[in-house]
Amino acid sequence: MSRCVLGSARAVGADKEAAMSLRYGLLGLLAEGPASGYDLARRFQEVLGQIWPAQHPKIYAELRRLADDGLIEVDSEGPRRRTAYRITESGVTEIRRWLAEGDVDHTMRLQPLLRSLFFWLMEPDDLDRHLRREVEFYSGMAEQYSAYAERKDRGEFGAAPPVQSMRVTIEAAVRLSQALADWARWASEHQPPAGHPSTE
Amino acid sequence: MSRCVLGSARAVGADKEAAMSLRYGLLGLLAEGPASGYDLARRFQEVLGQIWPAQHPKIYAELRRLADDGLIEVDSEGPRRRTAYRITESGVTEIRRWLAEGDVDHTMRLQPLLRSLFFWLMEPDDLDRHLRREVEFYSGMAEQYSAYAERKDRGEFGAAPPVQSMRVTIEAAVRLSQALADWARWASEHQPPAGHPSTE
DNA sequence: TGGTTACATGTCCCTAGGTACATGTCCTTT
DNA sequence: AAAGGACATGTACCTAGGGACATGTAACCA
Repeated sequence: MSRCVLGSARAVGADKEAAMSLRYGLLGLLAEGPASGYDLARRFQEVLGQIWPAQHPKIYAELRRLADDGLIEVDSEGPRRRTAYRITESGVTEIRRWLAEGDVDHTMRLQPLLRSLFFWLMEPDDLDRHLRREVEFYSGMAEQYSAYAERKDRGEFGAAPPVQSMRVTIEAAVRLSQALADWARWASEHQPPAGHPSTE
Repeated sequence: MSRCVLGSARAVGADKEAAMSLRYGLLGLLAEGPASGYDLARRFQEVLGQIWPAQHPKIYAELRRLADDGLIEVDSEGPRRRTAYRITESGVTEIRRWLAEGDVDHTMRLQPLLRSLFFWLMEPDDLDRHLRREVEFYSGMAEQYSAYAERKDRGEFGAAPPVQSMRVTIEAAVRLSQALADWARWASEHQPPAGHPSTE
């Protein structure tokens, strides 16, 4: 109770920064310039659709918490209750600290990998169909990101530092979706015979 | 209330199988043969360390729910309250249904990708250090999984269907960590000059 | 002027994931 | 015989994520 005089009430242990990636994601986007929750929600959707989905209710809530903590502040208010925020000095310090000192979380919670552990339970036909769809999905994704990367390389978005960083992020998306498409193709050729589950 | 006469109380919408990957992960592992919560926790840690972390409290809770739903049943009880479960016929049906019909979640919530969006905020030295560490991490990971794959290929674990599927999963892990190591190396060479955040 | 769409923010509630802590047993080693 | 470690299961609580639903405004166009 008494500890909440200033700053948001994120219970005890708020300092451990375990995850809180949405928080830093918003902070990072706001470092590029002022934006409203609505803007940020769209940016998250466009730029980070598959990478870091974020729903608008969470974004608005986190923005309020960031403001409570003084890492961002209201920049302007517009029509339709629009509230744009800008990052503060301590916000910049905080995201720089996170980037430089924060522990990187290397977890890859990829459902397709979990599923692949159980391919042996699938009928060959179902597995085949599944893998074809996966190849299609990841190839399409790789193509989309590649096209985006090309537009960046042609300079369509300028060459400001944030754009250059986004180019790096997109490169990762291209390489990962390519790798997963190749893997699914490889798996089709590596198909094991269907097995029989043990109900003992 | 009245809908909980049989089966676990997973509120309304339990049928929508949104995520619930842990549930199917456990079901899939149990399709290989009976195992206790402790066994499954260790398997999750060994096989799916970076891919699908699962803490034992969640595993035990989910096992009870699976048992309530009749998808698994108690196989044997041993010393120290050890309780091994085995999958039931309807459990097999359910995981096969999920594998064949369930929607695949293609989300890649990779924190390193989110971080890369904000590389432009980092001091060149910090960024360099960060990228070197990432290369090291992912190279090591790729090597570990490669070694594991080789042992599988030499037949050290037999060639039963579940082992063959795990080989496929490991292949994905190798390819992904390789891709991320390459990406981090590429990023070091693609380093943009540090930018100045806009506090307006 | 009426209807639709995009803008804009929010509440509520549930599931999923993660950590801390609690408890007790069996085995091995010293 | 004591002590420590691996085995084994659990409770409690918190954060993070996601969907459903609610509300209202401004712009556009037919």
